[in-house]
Amino acid sequence: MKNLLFEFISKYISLTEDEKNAILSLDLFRSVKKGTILLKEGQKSQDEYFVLKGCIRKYYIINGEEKTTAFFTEMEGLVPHCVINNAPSEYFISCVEDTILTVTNPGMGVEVNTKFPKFQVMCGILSEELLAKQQINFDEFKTSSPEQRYLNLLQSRPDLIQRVPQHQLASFLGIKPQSLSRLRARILEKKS
Amino acid sequence: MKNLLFEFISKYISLTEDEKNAILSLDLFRSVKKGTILLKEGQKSQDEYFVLKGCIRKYYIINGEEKTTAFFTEMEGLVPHCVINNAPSEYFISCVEDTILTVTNPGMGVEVNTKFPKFQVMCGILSEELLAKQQINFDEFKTSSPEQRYLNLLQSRPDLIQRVPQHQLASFLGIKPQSLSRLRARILEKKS
DNA sequence: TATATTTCTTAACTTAAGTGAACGAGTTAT
DNA sequence: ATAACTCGTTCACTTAAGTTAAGAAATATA
Repeated sequence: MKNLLFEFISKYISLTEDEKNAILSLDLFRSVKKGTILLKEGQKSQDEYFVLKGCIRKYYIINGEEKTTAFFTEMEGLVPHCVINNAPSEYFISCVEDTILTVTNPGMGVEVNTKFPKFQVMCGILSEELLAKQQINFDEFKTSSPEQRYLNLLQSRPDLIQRVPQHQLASFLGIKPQSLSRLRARILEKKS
Repeated sequence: MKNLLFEFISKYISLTEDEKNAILSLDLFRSVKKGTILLKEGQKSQDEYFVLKGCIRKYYIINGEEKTTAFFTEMEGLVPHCVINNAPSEYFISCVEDTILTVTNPGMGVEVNTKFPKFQVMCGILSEELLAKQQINFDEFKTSSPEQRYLNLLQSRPDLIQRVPQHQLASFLGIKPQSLSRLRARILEKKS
């Protein structure tokens, strides 16, 4: 697992052994079972997550209904909104599969950042990248129909369709599970 | 106009007269007429925009149809995706109204940033803020129906509904102009 | 000013998504 | 092993959005 993390970091900055050890000494790694809820609505938490293996899911409960808005899989990180504004969380985060992730908090960041300023550089690049991806994603969602969104997902993240329950996928696509079933049947019909 | 800019900046960092003059010497201010296209699909540009007065709009043309995905009004900034990845733009940016804005590019940033490192601090805060807003926006869009989205907009940015043509608003809400008309009629009926 | 052009609304019809219910398959719990 | 539950699919029905067309009102253009 350590290797996965360092491999990821090395895409952005290079680390000395000292620096690697400093990171390891923080004891970041967690192994969580499928179904575990990492963050609940209303909860105040300072934890940030980075998925090394597995899949976690962000969802709201609105009028008693789960509304999934994002999945995070291998090498994807999530800074919950409640960490940024220090207010109770509006949403839940739970594990779709058995998952290995790192759990960090801004305090740890300060500690490491003052010792190794390169981390700030990486965070800068990372958040810029993330913002850009986010915007493109949003635009894509807005400019396409549920069917197009499903076909897009099939292209861009085919693994998700396999590993995530259909009703969560449906909600992620902005529709009901029944509509997703229908839509898939429609696509199959068109192909033949 | 200068005052508007400095007022905005002062919310994040404080500037000396020297620093203000350095900014003014860059000649950032532009006055653009309604309808002017600032960026075209396919174009490579390094320009970043910050609206001081007026309104600009980001839109795609997909199958000959305009798809508006964002509006930027007073004190809102936009770094086009093509600036980040240095590729031809996938979308257009045009002026909804006569608009006064600043036009900057990353090169100018480097110049000012090396002289006044505080700017980097501001940019950090700004992009973090932006990312957070963006995520909340996306979630809100995903988890609500067109009608709810319209009612939301009525709450959060009532000015937009007045100053922007209905067909652009409709597209922004992810529906057709006809549907927006209908939807508004429906809401009026419910009220009475 | 007169004439286009764009913008908004309304209407009739089509298509797709929401809703409620039922069913079987698979899973979990007892 | 059986019961309870979850999950995905299908069906019939309802509701809302897409489509095409037409016309009125506002704006821009000659």
